[in-house]
Amino acid sequence: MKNLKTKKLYLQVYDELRHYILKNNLKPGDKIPTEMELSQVLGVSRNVLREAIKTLEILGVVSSKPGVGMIVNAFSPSSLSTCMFLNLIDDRGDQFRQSQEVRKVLEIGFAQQCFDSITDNQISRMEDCVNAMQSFEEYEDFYDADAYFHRCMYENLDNKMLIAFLDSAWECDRSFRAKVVEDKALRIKKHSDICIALRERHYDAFMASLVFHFTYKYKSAGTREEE
Amino acid sequence: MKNLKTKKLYLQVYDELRHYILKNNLKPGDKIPTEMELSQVLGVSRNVLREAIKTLEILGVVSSKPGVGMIVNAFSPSSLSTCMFLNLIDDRGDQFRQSQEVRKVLEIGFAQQCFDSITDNQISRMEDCVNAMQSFEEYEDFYDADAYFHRCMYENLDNKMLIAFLDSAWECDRSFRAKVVEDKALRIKKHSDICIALRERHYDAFMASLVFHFTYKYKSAGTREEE
DNA sequence: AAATATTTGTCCGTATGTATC
DNA sequence: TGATACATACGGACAAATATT
Repeated sequence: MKNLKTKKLYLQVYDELRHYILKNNLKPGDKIPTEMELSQVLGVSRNVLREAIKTLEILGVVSSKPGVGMIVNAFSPSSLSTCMFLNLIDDRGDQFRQSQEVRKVLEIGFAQQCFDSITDNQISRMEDCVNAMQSFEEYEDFYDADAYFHRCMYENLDNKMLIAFLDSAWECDRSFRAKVVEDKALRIKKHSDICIALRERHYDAFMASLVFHFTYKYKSAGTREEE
Repeated sequence: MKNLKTKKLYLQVYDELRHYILKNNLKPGDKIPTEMELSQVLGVSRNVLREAIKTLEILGVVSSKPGVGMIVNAFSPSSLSTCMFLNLIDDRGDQFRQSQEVRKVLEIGFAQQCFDSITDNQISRMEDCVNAMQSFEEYEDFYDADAYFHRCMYENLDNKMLIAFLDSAWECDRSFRAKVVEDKALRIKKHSDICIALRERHYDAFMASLVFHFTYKYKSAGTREEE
């Protein structure tokens, strides 16, 4: 196992252990080999093994007791921890659709609260984002401005869980966003419309612009490659 | 630090490090003390320290390079990993409201898709949950049935991200559910109504029962403290 | 450029506490 | 009452990568 790339050992071991649990379809209560065994099988020191396995324990995936050993926890089948233990989702090609759907439902579902609570300061910063978009050339810069725009909208709702979900959905769609056909002008206009509606305190226009914002056209429909 | 309770050292250290980062309001790029320093300050061996700190690295909170040290990552500000690194949020009393709001928006927002895609098999299992609820005495059993009921509803949407979010929101509100005044009968009726509406393929009734499901009365109304 | 110091990466050995038989 | 198996925790040592002088 030693010379596999230059990746750090404990990172490799962490992945190995995850795969071990998933591949063998271990269920709650099932035992995991002892530290000695695992370190020998994987060909690493017990220290390295522990650095990886303690992560699994802290994540709540396994439990360990001296004199007993380690067992798989009843895991639930998600919860943030297990969901990120599974590293979530296999079919990456579908993530874009999933994250889009979730974002759309969340943003539109909280639109009323957003509209009621938003401040001039927030709107100003959103307008700044729109202006910044017009001068950006780099895709990443553009994307960051877009992300910040949406975070501004909902930051005043006093709901950190919402922000957390929006951000993680956002992050998932980041790498697949390139597949969307949408020219700069349109994308800017979508966000500009939202700002205008908010400035004018016009609820219906706000909702309409938000719904419109979540309509996309895909590149050459049906040819999206999958691995 | 040695005899503090019987809690394992690496778990304590993990919490200490998290608090260290949050308390000092460290920003992306900021340096973290060396392993030597930290292990001395915390009074633990370098091994134990690493078991804790490698968790933070695997979670993507920090990065480490030989010869350089460790820095805080640009964290995003969420993504599932950082969100669970924050664990999430301090004001636990508010989590219940937050998770309730998010669940409500998500479940109602996806109600149409649920209604269109749901199968008889799903409905049957939901009905089984309702029946099981009536025989359960233990709060935990009751709660598990409730959780499974909702997971059934949306499992056919082919959106794992939604399921993951619902489950983690659910888990957050689990420990605070006790604060809700709601007798068994009402809680069962709420779920029963949803089943009936689905069986009859009656969309409006389905939506109404779902909305009603998310109305709660809190203990001692008006005394919920806020900061 | 080259030597030196710093810091993480990795391994080993050993002692202790705890659960099981 | 041991004897065994296991995780917990400590300390030391050296290699590898990087920074500093």
